[in-house]
Amino acid sequence: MTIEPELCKVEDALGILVGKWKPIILLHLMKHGTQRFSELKRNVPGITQKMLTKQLRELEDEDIIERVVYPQVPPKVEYSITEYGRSLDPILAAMHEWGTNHTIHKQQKLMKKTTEQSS
Amino acid sequence: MTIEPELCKVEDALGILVGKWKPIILLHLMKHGTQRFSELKRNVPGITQKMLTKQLRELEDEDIIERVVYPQVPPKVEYSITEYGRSLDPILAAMHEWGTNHTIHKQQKLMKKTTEQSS
DNA sequence: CTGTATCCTCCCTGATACTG
DNA sequence: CAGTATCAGGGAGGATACAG
Repeated sequence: MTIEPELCKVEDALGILVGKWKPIILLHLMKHGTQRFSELKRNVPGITQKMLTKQLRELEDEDIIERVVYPQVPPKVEYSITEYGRSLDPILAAMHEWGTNHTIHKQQKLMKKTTEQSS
Repeated sequence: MTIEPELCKVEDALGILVGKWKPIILLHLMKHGTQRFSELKRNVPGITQKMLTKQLRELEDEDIIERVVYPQVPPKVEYSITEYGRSLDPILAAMHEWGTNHTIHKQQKLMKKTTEQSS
């Protein structure tokens, strides 16, 4: 199969996954089904409130995740993957698998280089 | 299937595809098999020499593409996808398909919104 | 608890000129 | 032809404070 470069839609898909925290946020939501804002903040080490909000909004804008607000005090907001968002599953799985293999690939490359130098 | 967020390798794969011109460069090389530097520059509208060089180097560093220099004057350099780089094929194809569908999804969403407003 | 609002820094990208 | 060098702009991301 050949994708016509001029009609390339890869960048569109890429743009939606790109963002420092998006993959890990998606994986958490996929694993737990639903997470509150505070749960995500706790589960994603190092993220700030601002960035968590921003990345969630961007995913919501693309219909990948759903935001449900419970009108109560204190506030409660739950996030979850949408049915549509599930269509990203195979892509994320494929990327995870490729990434895992690539880590091994790089290690082998490094090993080879080190061996050559010490000889 | 559940990817453990803590062991997430999605970002590694993502990092390799990210770069303003990488997807289209890869698609051109996949389509034509081999391309000279000047051919790529001509085929990728808007790219500068500096960026083309940079993106190519990054892909080369990850063993996705191969660079062959012919020692002659004027210089001739050919780029091509490596055997290993071909392993990205299914991912790019999946992303292209998803992206194509997503474009439709967004159009439908926009249509709906417009219809609601005019009522 | 779930966000905004500012301010600030870094680095990706672009424009342009130069080189073997 | 196939690059490298330099300078500059903008936007993503981070720190911190404040708000409903």
